[in-house]
Amino acid sequence: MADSDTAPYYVTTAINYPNGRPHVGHAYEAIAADVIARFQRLRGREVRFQTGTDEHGLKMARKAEEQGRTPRDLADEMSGYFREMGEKLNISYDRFIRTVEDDHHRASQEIWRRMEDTGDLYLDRYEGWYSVRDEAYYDESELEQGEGGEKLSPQGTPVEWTVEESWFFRLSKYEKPLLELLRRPGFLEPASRRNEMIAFVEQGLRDLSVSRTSFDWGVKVPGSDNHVMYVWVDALTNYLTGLGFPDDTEDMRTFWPADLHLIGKDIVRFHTIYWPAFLMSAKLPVPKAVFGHGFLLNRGQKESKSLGNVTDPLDLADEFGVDALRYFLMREVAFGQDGSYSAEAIVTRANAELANSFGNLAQRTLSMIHKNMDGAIATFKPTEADWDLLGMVRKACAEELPEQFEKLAFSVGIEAWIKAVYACNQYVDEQAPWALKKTDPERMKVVLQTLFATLRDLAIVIQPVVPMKAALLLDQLGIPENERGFTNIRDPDWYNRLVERGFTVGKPTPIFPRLELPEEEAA
RNA sequence: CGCGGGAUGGAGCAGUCCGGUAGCUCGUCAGGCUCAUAACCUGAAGGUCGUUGGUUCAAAUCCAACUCCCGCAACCA
Repeated sequence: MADSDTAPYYVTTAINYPNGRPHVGHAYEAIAADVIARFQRLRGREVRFQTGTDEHGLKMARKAEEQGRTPRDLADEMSGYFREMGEKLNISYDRFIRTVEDDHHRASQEIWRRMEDTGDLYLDRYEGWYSVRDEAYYDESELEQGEGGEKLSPQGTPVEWTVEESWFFRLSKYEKPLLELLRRPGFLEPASRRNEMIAFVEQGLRDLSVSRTSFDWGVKVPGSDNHVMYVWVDALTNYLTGLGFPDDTEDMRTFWPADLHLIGKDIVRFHTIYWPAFLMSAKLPVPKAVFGHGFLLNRGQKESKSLGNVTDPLDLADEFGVDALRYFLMREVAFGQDGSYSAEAIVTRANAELANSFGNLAQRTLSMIHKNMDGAIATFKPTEADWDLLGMVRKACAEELPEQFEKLAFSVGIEAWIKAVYACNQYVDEQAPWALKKTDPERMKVVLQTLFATLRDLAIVIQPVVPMKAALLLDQLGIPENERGFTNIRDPDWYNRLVERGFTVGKPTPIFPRLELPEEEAA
């Protein structure tokens, strides 16, 4: 995997459907994708990171109608909230795409034409029991009898017999290649989702209705002006739009196929069956990997308006700080599985690991260097005990964390990192530099300088997770901004350069102040 | 037989794919330290790994059956 270290890297989140304000789940996905993007950048790869909003479809049209405004007007407002969330949470995207944009319509129509050229689109009539509420057709066998004998969907919503002219996509044609793709190791993670999708395809695929005539809030089908594309056709295409498709752009050549689509587990089918089939039909390469993350639960319960437990992620960021929130989400939840969060859990985790362990380690170390050594550092000869610590920290930072992050096992990677932090605190206690101050000041200096060196490794590799706070510490350590990459870790001369430059440690300020549990939560 | 996820010391979780002394965090208790953000370090107590049966020299892990919980409808990843 020699070139995997330097190859360009394209990561996307799903684009969000903005018929409501962003909730914690949106924040979770954005943060995870951002951690990946920052991680790959720090590894030295050229990264393209895209997120955005998926603004077409019946639900948006109807919601706008309810509010007596145009869909575009609603979309403009709601999309703004998602963009705002991205900025607030420090999401380092290169493009925030909106499906209402002209270049996106152009790209969607082009991929449509290509599928048509392949002969995979045909016009037919869609007949069936349609539920307006569910926006879905149901098979006769799925229907239930209502109290008055009327027909109801499995969800209990009214259905009516509907005949609609619709374009169809020959999904059935792609069963075999899709099975091969799904069985390819690494294409779809975690594995449990892979098995589900394979089972789905093995049941046999039916052609997919890919256009609608019942409303017009969408991308027009080329040559059929009364049709708009099924939202998923246009939504998925966003991943190409952002690179300039259909033009033969530098970005297309560099970044397609995407390295990773990061999505929620509920839309795995669209990304690992429909999307690859569309691409195969359009004769474009399919994405290299799709990862379906789990859901975040509020104290183990799904958030909903009826339960009154919907949380605005921006409130959490305000309350606890963006980096603490980011750290919590990446650390607490095994990526891929569902996770649970609460104010107590965030405060406990952030205080224990960021404030008490890591932050305090930095504070006690820098404070001692500042007070006892006038902040000056010099070259030194580590003893065996010092090398043990340096080696252990280096291994966690240069090997374990990156290996786990590469596998998207963030919590495991961070665990290796926090263990290294624990080891440093242990070392402080064993060496007791405050005692050495009286008995052996030279030895004290070696100890503190050893710790200084470990802090630098620890701060560099945690940057993807807590970018602002890590930068703050690296500033205090005097590490130049262009020497903060993962590749710089192994640079043997960084310390010497710092010494030569005459860098001195200033009076440190705590990086991660302890968090308080909000009063209303404490009760 | 609708689909899926889960059940591991007081709490929250990892480990289950590729069987081999049951691990982490929080909490509790005891001790140490006093540089530091009332932080740090050490030690202890506490689990028949949902139930039953099977395979095996050996099962939290594999197989079968069962019980319970949670999603799959809602503005929702």
